[in-house]
Amino acid sequence: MTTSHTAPTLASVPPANRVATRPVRADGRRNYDALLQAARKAFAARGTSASLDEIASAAGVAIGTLYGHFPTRDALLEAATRDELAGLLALDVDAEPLTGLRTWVLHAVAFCSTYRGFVSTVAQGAHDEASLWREGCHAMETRGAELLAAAQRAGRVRREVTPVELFDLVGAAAWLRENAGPDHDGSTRLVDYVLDGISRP
Amino acid sequence: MTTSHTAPTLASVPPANRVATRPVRADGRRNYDALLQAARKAFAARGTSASLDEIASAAGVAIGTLYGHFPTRDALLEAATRDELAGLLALDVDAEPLTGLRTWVLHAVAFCSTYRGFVSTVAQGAHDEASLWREGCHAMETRGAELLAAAQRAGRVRREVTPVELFDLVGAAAWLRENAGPDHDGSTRLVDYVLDGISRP
DNA sequence: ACCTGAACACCGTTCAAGT
DNA sequence: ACCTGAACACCGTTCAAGT
Repeated sequence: MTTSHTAPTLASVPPANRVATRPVRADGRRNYDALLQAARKAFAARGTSASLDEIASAAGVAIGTLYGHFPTRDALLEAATRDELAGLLALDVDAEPLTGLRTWVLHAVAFCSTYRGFVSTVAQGAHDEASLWREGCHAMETRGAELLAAAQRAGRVRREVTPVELFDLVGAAAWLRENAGPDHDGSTRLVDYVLDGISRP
Repeated sequence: MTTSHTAPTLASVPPANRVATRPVRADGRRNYDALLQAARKAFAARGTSASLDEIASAAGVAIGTLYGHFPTRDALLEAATRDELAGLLALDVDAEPLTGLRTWVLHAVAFCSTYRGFVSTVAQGAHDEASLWREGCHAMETRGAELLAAAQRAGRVRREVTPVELFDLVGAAAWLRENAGPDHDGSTRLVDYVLDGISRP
C-alpha cells in the first residue's frame, strides 16, 4: 500500500454524516450565516423540530439552498450549537474539586438543553457510532471524567461513581430543564441532590 | 339558576380534551379493541410518534375509524396506558417508609417510560390545564406525596424535599430509561443516588 | 351509531435547470 | 460553486356518503 493518506472528500462522506462547513464564495457565506441565525431563532422558539421551510424563508433563501449547506436537520443543529459546545469544553472551573465538578455539570446541563428536544439528540450521540455528536459527546465525557476523577482523588466523591453515570445525570437534568414547570428550577435541584448523594464531607 | 347539573355531553367537549370510551355496539367495540392492541404494539416498537396510518392498517380498519374512536393521538395514548396507570395507583408498597418510597418511585419511572417519548407527554400533563393526563398526574403526585410525607414523618427523608421535586425525579429517571444506553440501567442508579442524597440514616 | 376512503393540507427531501 | 423552486412522497386530519 503506497497510496497517500488523503482527507475524506465531500463525495466520500454520506450526507447523513456530513458536517456543515462555511462556504468560500461570498454569497454562499452570506446565506450560510443567515440560515444559521434563522435556525437558532426557530429552534429557540419551537424546539429542535422547528420547520425547515420556515427557517429557509426567514433566511430569505430557497429550501434547496438550506439542504445544499446542511444536508440533514442534525447538521444544521450541530452547526447551530458548535460554539456553545466549544465554550463548555474550554470552561475554567473552581480549583476546589467538588465545587468545580458542580459548576461544570450545571454548564453541561445548560448546553444540553440549549433548545427543547436537543438533549435527546445529544444522548443519541453517546451510543450511535454515526451521530454527528459522537466526537462532541466523547469530549464532554472526557472532560467530565477528568473532573470526577479529580474529586474522587481528593476524597470528595465516592469511588464507585462512573463517568457514564455523571453523563446520565447531565442528560436527565437537561431533560428536566426542558420539560419542568416554568417557574421552578428542578434541574439544579436534581443535580444538588445527586451531588449530596455521591459526595463525602 | 334552576337548570339541573348535567354531565358534559360529547358535543360539549372539544375533540382535543375528549377521553376515549369503549363503544356499545359490537362492531365498534371490536374495532376499538383492535385499535388499542395495534397502538400498543406500534408505540412499543416506534415510540409515541408511531404512524397512525400504520396503526389503523394493523387493526384492519380505515383511518377515519381510528379518528372516530380516538380524536387525537393523545386520546389513543391515554387509552393505551390507562390500565398501567391504574396499576401504579393501586400498587401496594413495603411498610418501611424509605423502602416503600423507593419501590413506588421505580414503578412510577417504569410507567412514565412505557413507550419512548411518553414521559414528555406525561410531564406536559403536570402543567397544562387541558392535558388528558392532568387527573392522572395529579393522582400520581398525590400518591407520591403521601409516601414522601410518611418517610419524612418517620425521619427517614429530609423535611425540605417537596412532592414536586419527587415528581421531577420520576420524570428525569424515566427520560433516562428511554434514552440511556441499552446495556446499562442508569435510571435506577439515578434514583438511588438521589434517595441517598435526601435520606437520613 | 359506526365505517369508509377520497380529498386536502402540511412538510420534508430531491433534482433538473439555471447563474 | 452555488441558487432556485417545482415535483414527489409521506402523513395527519376532515368529511360527505354509506350501512
